[in-house]
Amino acid sequence: MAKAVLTSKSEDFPKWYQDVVAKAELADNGPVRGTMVIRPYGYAIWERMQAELDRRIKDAGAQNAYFPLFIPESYLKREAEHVEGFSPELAVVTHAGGKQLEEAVVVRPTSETIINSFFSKWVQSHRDLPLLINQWANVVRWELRPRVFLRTTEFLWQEGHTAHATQDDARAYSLRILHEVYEDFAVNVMALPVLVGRKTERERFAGADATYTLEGMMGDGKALQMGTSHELGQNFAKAFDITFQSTSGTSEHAWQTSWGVSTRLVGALIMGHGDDAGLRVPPALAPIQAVVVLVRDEEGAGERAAALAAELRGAGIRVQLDDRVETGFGRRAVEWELKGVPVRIEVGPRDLAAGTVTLVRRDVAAEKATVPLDGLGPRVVDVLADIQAALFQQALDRRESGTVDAATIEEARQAAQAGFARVPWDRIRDAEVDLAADALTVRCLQRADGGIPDSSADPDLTATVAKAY
RNA sequence: CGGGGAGUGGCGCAGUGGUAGCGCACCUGCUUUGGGGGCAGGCGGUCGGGGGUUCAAAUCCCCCCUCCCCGACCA
Repeated sequence: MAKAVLTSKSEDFPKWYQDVVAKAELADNGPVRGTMVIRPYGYAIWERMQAELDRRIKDAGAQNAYFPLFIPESYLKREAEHVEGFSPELAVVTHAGGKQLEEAVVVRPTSETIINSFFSKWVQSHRDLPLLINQWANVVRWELRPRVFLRTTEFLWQEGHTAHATQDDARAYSLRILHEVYEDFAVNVMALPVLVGRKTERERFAGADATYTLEGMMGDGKALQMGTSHELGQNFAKAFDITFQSTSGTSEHAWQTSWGVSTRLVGALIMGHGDDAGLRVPPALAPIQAVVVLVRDEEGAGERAAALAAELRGAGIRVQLDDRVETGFGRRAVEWELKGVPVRIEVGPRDLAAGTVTLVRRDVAAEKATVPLDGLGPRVVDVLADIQAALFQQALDRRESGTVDAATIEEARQAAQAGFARVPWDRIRDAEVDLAADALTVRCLQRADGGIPDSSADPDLTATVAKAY
């Protein structure tokens, strides 16, 4: 086993998180409070997230486009609730080109306003609908309490914005994105179970009629909102005059959605799967799925290791060859563990003489297996699938053992100190503000069958209460 | 913005008024390589910033800034 190279999770979870970020070389803090530098390995993980999400977004029919970083301040003010929600965290540019600007511009905190001002131009007829647009961009929200990846002043995300002819169509699309893009990605790529539900009025997005959410449980029992999808109703359509002529010739306001996930997901990855040896990246997400570590370059081991890496690549595996034999073996082993590479294959003269390699899985504590060289490609493919399933199961077990059914607000308060409390919504709906005094929030509302409520006023809903990031 | 902690080399820390140090990392060489190896020799710091007290300040005083933890706002 490696010597303790990180603060342990149980000893000091926030410190452990920062240690992982630093030692896995994911990110550094930027010079301006709340900003971060995403380092190559951290960015490679984000690029994998982007690729998987982008494919699903396009499968859902949306097209990518790009809108400006700078938004006229007046645009924000057009939707009353929206501006009220965002004005505390706006970065406003008042001077540029050496002069004071006549109208200040804000750095986008989200792009509803500027995108909808163009939707207003582009949407004339019901034939222009649905209009399904996605943007990959950076946004800025001046945060009071930043934490790398989880809450940074500037972050990267995708934001989808759509316009539909009917409320039903808009609602169906926001739920489609929630399930087919976000939930599918969380479960099948990130290997993280998520509670999918509806936000309470208090937690709803500023300017939305309804906000849907995915909530994950992190390693310390706290909740993390991993993505949101909003039904915007006609709020922005009215504020930005997005109207279309219907089949019957009447003029109607469009119905809209918006939805996003961000670099916060990298934080979810760390806190959802990490252990005392560092990060653990699920194979479906991992930029490096297997690393071939050359122990010593003797008796042709170097060539064999390179050939093996090529063979594994041929089997469709994302492979890196580590032949830095001038660096001690232990150091390199620790490095790959910190970075959470799912499978490590150690190759040295001793193995090759026996026609084997040493295979180490990252999902179980330092357990080595000696496996034959022959058929290694298919074998690693199988192991990767096993690891993907095992990581999901571990995360699911942790969430289930950390979730308690509570009958009263007091029980909920107790249970939510270190996990999730599921409590009948009727028992606590009037006490949401009181919970906030204990740093507890209602993360989401779900129907008894786990489905998504049509309204927070529906009967027999279950509220999940937890501390949250 | 409230409460708490901390800023000294890349990282982690010691240093209560008198020549800025240690561990790790880094560089060079040799040796080693199957879990952060060993030996030897090196590089690297306006002690967060500004002002003040003093013969003399990392150290005492004042102001400011930043970071971390616990809250209020939030993806």
